[in-house]
Amino acid sequence: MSIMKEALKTFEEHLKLNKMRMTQERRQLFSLVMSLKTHFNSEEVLEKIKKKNLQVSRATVYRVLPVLVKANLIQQSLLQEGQAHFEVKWNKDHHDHLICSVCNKIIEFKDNTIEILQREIATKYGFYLEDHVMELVGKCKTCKKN
Amino acid sequence: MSIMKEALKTFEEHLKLNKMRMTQERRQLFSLVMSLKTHFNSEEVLEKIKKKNLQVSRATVYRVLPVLVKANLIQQSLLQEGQAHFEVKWNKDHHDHLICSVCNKIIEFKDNTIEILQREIATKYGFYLEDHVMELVGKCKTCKKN
DNA sequence: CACCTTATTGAGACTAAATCTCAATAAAAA
DNA sequence: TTTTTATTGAGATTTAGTCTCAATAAGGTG
Ligand SMILES: [Zn+2]
Ligand SMILES: [Zn+2]
Ligand SMILES: [Zn+2]
Ligand SMILES: [Zn+2]
Repeated sequence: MSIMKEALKTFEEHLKLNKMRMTQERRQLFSLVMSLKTHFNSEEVLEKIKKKNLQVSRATVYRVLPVLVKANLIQQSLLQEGQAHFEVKWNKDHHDHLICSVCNKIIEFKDNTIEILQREIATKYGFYLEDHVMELVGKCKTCKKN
Repeated sequence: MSIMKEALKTFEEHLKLNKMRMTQERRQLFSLVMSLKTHFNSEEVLEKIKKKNLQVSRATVYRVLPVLVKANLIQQSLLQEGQAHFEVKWNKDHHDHLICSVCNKIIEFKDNTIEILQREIATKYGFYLEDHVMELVGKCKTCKKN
């Protein structure tokens, strides 16, 4: 079976499992999105829909992309979650974050081995490294129990 | 010299260096923000301003926070940059990203050692790890030259 | 197939975060 | 003190995304 048919089957099974229906709009979004070779955002999907004269509304795009994420067919970058957020840097060492997906608790940590590996990766690809984000998301000790 | 005075001096030097002026509003924001012990966002700063009856407008808050970032006094999480962004996951292995801050080129990579270390960190803090972001930001080979 | 229940859709109103506009103000240099 | 020009605040605007609700259409059942 072709990769695309398998993916479609996954989608259909996910829908059935969640008492959701396969619609024209979802089929069209599936085909369009799964054919994309690069990163994309919702507005770009919307533009492609208009270029191809497909009949799918903005609201539906914003509704279906999260379904494709849940079905494990696409992934959403964790970058861009809520509003811009800051912390004082002055006089503080660099650190990265563990974030609880339930209670939003933030734990700061630093792992020197990872920091070194990150620099090696940048070098390997010819990048001059300016900054990085590393955020580990999961359930904290407390929220894991419930 | 106290830590705060040093930080203030850094701020003042940054302003002078960029032909910017020290104002009442900037002084007040500096004090308020530098005293924060945790993560915060722009609206929270605005609320604190109102509670303290300080005279600083929303527009100014949104204008000054990036100045403090440029002066290296606070840092902005790279999480939350522009609009939500996706990529096809089906049939693709997990990977992380190198992003060029000039031309926005995205290079995908995976480092197994880092992946393992991330799981160890989660375990150490009692987290059940669900996901992670690691984005290395810098200047790519091409943009480095210019 | 025809019927019925209910999930889904689209248009446009709405929201939240952030940015922009522009006249009035106030640093700070002369 | 005068002059120059960076900065400010109020509110309009933009952008990304969500919500509402009547109309539609899946798809299960007989
Ligand atoms: Zn780090
Ligand atoms: Zn938690
Ligand atoms: Zn990874
Ligand atoms: Zn580049």
